[in-house]
Amino acid sequence: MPATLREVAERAGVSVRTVSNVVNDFPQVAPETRAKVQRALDELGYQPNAVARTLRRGRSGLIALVLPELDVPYFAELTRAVIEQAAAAGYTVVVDQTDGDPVRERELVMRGSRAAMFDGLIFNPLALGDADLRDRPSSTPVVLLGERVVQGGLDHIMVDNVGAAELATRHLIELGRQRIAAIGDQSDESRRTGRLRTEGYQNALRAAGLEIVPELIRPTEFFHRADGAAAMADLLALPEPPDAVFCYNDLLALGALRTILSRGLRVPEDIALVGFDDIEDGRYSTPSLTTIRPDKTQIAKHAVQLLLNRLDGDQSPPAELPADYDLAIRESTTGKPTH
Amino acid sequence: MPATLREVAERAGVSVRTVSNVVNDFPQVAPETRAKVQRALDELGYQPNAVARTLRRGRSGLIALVLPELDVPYFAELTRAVIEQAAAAGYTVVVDQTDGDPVRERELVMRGSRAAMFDGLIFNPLALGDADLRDRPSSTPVVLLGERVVQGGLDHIMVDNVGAAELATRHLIELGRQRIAAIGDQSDESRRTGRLRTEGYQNALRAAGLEIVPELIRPTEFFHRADGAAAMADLLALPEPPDAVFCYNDLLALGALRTILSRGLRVPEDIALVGFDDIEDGRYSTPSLTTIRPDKTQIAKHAVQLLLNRLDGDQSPPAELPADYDLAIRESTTGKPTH
DNA sequence: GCCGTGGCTTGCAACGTTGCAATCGATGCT
DNA sequence: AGCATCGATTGCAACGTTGCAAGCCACGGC
Repeated sequence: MPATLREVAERAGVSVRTVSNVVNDFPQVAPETRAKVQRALDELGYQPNAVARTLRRGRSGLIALVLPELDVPYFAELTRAVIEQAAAAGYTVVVDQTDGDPVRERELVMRGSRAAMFDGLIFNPLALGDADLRDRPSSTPVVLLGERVVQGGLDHIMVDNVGAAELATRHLIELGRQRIAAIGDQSDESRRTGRLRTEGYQNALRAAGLEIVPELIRPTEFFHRADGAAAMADLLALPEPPDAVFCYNDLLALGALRTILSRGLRVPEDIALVGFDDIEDGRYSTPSLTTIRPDKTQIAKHAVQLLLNRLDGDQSPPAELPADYDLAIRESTTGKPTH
Repeated sequence: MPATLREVAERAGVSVRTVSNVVNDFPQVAPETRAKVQRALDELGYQPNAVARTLRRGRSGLIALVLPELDVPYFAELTRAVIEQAAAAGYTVVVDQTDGDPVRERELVMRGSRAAMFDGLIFNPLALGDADLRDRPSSTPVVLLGERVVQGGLDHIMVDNVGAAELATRHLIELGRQRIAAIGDQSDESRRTGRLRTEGYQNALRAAGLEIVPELIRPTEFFHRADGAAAMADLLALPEPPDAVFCYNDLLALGALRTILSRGLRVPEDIALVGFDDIEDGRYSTPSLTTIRPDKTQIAKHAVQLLLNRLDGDQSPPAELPADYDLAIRESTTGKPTH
């Protein structure tokens, strides 16, 4: 049973308030009183009750990061960045995983019940959209990541998916590839990412005067390795397989890579590959993966900064910040070792 | 500003207590009163204040999972399992990352300040040891994961590292390999994992009558891909390079794999590889990775169960549960495709 | 008609903390 | 000497909720 202020006060022979003053380093405490109280604190091993303190102060010092899947490396790496940024500002981050389940997303983000423990939320939605988020009853500030919501009334950070996909595809075109496939399209209305990247892919083809071949655009249910492996198998089964593939994330690309290599084909000689996210796995695969590299540190920095501004009472209209990105060119398109 | 019970009570013309009764579904409420209160609740969009509720009830419904690194796939995958198990019991998991920093570990686990928000902790320590943990002032129950602590007075779940390492090494021996290296030894007193796995590795060699060659046992600072890549480069630079390597986790193995392949050597023909953890990356690398497969679901299940028991007031002596494991044999030792 | 019973509702207090304002004694200034 | 001032300490109330026990009212039985 942890000691309370009252117990410490009794032991030190002072009032509860004075103990609180010592604990919080208020200057107006006589040195000998401070010493006496400090001794009592130490003897009882006092630890402030975070819940009571939060109730009273209205601040917990915790911010929640709500993500679809923690075991997707992109999110794991982003999480690291967010934790670092928040720690620098004196905040502790707790992470929760929704699996893109609308029920869980709603419970965590919409209802005050659980969310109210946190001063703010950084949320990467999969299932929840515009409409859901707009009339959030809770007043806890939220910063959105990712591309799901078009125009919410909320702060929002995202990469230009169309532009990035265009850049990736253009790179393949400049290598002289003619039949360029895409893996990761999503017809599902609620999953926006795939559609935006398909848009960029098509823009690049069109600009280069290349034909858009529907059968080269492979939808996948998720963005996992297994999906990439299966989609690649389908592409290889075509009468005329592609000579390059743009995968909508690195996991898809790694799955595709596995399929290609297991058929005895070579990357990039037979098929060039580009991914998206720049996860560490892609830097250590053989061949290493050419990929779109979003600036995760910047995303995290902006997200935390926007949130802290809101916590400081910033009332300015919701911001929509673009995140930087570039193309990391590695062996899967050039064949040249990168180390 | 979220509505409070009092505001709802005023609007509905009943007492605060009655509103609370409605919110908590107490049976003794007259139907028409319930309807009246419900209307007021809806109109005001009432959401219970989780902090106040926690203070009063003494339970938050949150458990914390404290891990060294979230972007290490093993931990990310374990996290998923823990979240699933806890959700089944009605608990929400929040995750925090320590980077193995003793200061952060202490702050999160030892001090009540932040920890007190949570009903319990599942903690995989890197830096904190026996001595530190023994006199924890907080009374929040803790379950430990991993091998750092030998005999704490706390519940603990771990794999038999010595036995597992022996199994992995024996597999390489049975393939007829003669010069078997090990990557991931750790001289650092505080990091126990590496030393235990070296012990198992040596046991297996000794049992087979093979010589223990010190220069084939490579220490690494961390267990990341880069460490594995560097250690492998060192091994290849030896006058007599190994024909097999046991890596103390899959990331080390993937780094080593990258180095081997980039030198034009083949796996497993020239060098066979075994890893540890069975992360998804290893199932999709080329060749796929033979590895020790700890039962992560079981670990998570036991951890959550032990914690819930303690929360229910279980006073039995601390449990020390072993986690099951086996060897997943894949292409990096057999050469045979696994799909 | 009185009392017991049971259904429903309520007031009070408390969880542990901190903001506010008041208090107290001592010091310094005129 | 008297008064303002200042430093140090304190009591009260409140954050929003729920446990406890008492209260109220109506009804039924004797």
